[in-house]
Amino acid sequence: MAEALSSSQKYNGQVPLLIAVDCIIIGFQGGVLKLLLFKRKVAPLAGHWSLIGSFVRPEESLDRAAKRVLKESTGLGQVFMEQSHTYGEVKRDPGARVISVAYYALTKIDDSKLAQVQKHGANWFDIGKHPHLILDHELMLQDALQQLRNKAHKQPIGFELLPQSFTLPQLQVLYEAIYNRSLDKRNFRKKILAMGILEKLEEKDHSGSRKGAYLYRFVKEKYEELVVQGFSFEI
Amino acid sequence: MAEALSSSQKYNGQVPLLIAVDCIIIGFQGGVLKLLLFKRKVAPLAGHWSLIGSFVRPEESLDRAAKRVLKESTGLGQVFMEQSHTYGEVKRDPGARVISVAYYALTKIDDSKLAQVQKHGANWFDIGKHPHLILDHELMLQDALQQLRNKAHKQPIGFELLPQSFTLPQLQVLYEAIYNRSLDKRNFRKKILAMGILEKLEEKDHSGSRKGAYLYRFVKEKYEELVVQGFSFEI
DNA sequence: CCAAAAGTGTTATCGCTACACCCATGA
DNA sequence: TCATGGGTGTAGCGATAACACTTTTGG
Repeated sequence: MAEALSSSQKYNGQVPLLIAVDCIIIGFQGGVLKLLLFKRKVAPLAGHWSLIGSFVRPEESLDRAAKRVLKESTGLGQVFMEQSHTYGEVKRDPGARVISVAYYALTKIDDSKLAQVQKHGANWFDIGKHPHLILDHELMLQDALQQLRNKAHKQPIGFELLPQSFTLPQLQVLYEAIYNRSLDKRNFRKKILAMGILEKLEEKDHSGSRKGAYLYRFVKEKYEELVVQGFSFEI
Repeated sequence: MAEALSSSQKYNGQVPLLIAVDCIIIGFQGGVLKLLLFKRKVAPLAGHWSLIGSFVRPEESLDRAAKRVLKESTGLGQVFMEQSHTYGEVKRDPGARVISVAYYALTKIDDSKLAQVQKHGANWFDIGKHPHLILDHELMLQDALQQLRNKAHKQPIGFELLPQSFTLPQLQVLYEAIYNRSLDKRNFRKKILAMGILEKLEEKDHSGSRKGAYLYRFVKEKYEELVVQGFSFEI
């Protein structure tokens, strides 16, 4: 972008390339991380399971393109989304030279939105039991998962995957799924509660046991207040 | 990349965009981190200090483009280089809509190569005292530095910035520069030596003191052997 | 002989890990 | 009443952080 300039308002003689965004949409249900996949509608590789993506339009930023793709394909609006990595091997797409910027999104899996999602030919799959992905999408997924692990460790993004109120056992199972290892129940509770960023509610959730587990809520305001005071989340 | 497909071998109707790579080239000398900047030769913003970059060519991957830029501008070949982030705001470049993939590189600052670098109108600046950068290059720099801090903490990439043999005081000053805080000398030595990835040489370096400090060498083979055994670097 | 940086150990504290039993409840 | 998952505390250990003096040697 520096040396290659030619005239004052145009970078003449440079070859533009197709650029796309692809979204790794991650959810959590039944104790496992899930991945939202779409049946590709067009050649090459039509009919295969794929991440959802789109070409970037001239008048939209990358972030905006990613949000648009998510919105169009799932109806999801306000979700956590972050750029992951950009894939630029020359032959990565047999259809053409396409550079793809991957984004990963974390979302609550909402049964009410399931119908809409399925209308788009999409389905949630357990990560690890998902079908073979086209192109370099498996690599994109693995990179995004690694990034999720790193990020979840130091920032409270796990809550993006849970409903607004959740139980501590649910939260623990989520982190166990993210890190792919089991955690000690007492240590986990101790640590997360000691942070003082959860509010205990009156109600219990009885879906997981006869006894029922208390519901909690992540208090974002409290978290942000603590961060200002030098607190850092870590789990 | 999924929905937008049109025909079997072409993604017709899609608008290609200019895509560039920009390199954040970082060195270390005199106890401070340095940044290699170039005088931009062409409009818009000709004559301003800038990261070095280039448009990506149709037949080269992103990684290859970044390596080419580094090689052409500095003669540097085998250096540590990693993709950082992709910048895609519509108006980020007043010359045209250009998407830029940033890479950061870590290199030893070699006086013998200084002349070559300066022929390209480049100069090393102390990070923090560097001139104002064009476009979103300052953001690119800050993002790259953050990434460097994160990475240096968990992987032995600091050695990329030092000559093959170095003293422990030098190494400590480097980490102090990266983390931007001072470290305890005894704790630092204890920790780094306990890892068993440094080899103590016979010679001393007398450039920093009358007494002289022993030179050490990073033994990459030893490090890799330990990693296999589950060891993880952390400083 | 002195200035200036290199080199060296010990102690207190904190955080992490490991670990087992009682509780509440719906069927 | 019993099976199932929810909820609770403590002790040991290892890692980290704090801290001050001796050594070397060129000028």
